[in-house]
Amino acid sequence: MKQTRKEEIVIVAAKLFKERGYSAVSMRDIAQQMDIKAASLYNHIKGKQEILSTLILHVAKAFTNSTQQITSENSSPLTRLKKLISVHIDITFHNPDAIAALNNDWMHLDGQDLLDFIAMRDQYEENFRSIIKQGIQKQQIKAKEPEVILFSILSTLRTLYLWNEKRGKLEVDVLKQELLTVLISGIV
Amino acid sequence: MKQTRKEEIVIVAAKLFKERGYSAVSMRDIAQQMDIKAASLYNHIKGKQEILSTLILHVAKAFTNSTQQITSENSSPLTRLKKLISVHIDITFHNPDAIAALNNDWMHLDGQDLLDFIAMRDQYEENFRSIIKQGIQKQQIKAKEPEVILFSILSTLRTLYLWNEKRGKLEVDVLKQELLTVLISGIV
DNA sequence: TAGTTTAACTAACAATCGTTAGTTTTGTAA
DNA sequence: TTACAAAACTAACGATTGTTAGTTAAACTA
Repeated sequence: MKQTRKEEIVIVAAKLFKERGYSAVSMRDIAQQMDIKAASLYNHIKGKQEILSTLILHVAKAFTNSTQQITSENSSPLTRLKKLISVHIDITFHNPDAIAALNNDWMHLDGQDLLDFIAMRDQYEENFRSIIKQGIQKQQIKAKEPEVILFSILSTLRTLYLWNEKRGKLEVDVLKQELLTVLISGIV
Repeated sequence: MKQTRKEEIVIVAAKLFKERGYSAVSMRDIAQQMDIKAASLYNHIKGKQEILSTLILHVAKAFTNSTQQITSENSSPLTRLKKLISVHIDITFHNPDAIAALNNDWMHLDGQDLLDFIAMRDQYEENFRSIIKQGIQKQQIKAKEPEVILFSILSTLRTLYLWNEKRGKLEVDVLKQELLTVLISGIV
């Protein structure tokens, strides 16, 4: 799985975007990090915008695909909710830098890319919401306000990328299990 | 409570920072939003950096003050944890734009401001951690990994500012109660 | 009303931005 | 070794950035 020069650029840029944000990173910054000049980047990419959209839309599609599949399963709402959380954790730890951009810099997408992203994001959220509502209806979930549950779970999952360095010795599987417990069963 | 021109600038800037991020907002953008020219801003502020640090350090201090007080109370860990969460919600809904900047643009602080912010942030987190650990020790909290609990609660609280518009008809007190339930007791 | 402060203005600066054009070097295949 | 493609380079562009200097208009104070 050798990566192309374009992929290298996207990976390097992602790290910088994560640290400083899209707007605060210049093409010269990215180039310097690769030991080349800014103009050379344009042999491989169309422009700064293309780096961002490649980065974000790629993981956005990963989320959409997995989620779509789980949502249409036949298992119980709670089972599907757990799977949704589990998959989100997997994707996050596999692309932490891209997800930082997705979270923090999506508003700098433009044109059709921005519209596509928002559509995927809304659908992802709607899938989550639908499962939670089904869970409440089947009395597998007891809280009254689906929006509060949705918000609480999504907040935790979305911020998970920040935990990649910090989590230390905690293995992904242990973290996943512990997080599922906390999110589903509470802490008391 | 009439606000000075400087405060007006900070408020207007905060809204723009929230939408696009600090680096993507120019002094001319801020000025235009106030129907004046960019150079006129400098009659009231030293520069763009001062807007950001005023904005962020002000709420950071608010968090530090309330949290410090609650942490040193004599009540049970779980009571203190609930108070901490409650205060965080109050401060958030009172300054949603400033908190957006605190969350997303703190890394653009410079010099002593940056050091001060990081110190306050670390201490805030440490206060939270300490209470959670006490709760586990006294068996009021049952989960094994304090870091996972800390992370989950803080993630939800930190993202709360996004919920200001979205929360719709949900009253702050209702939201607070519901969120406390979800975070503490889980959803099943 | 005269004097003074406050807050706006115009004009411009040096630096940096994303990007393009044209050229040279590097690496590969015949 | 020659030919060609890939990927680097230098140089520069127009636009935009944060900010300063100097000036003018408006609003309070004596």
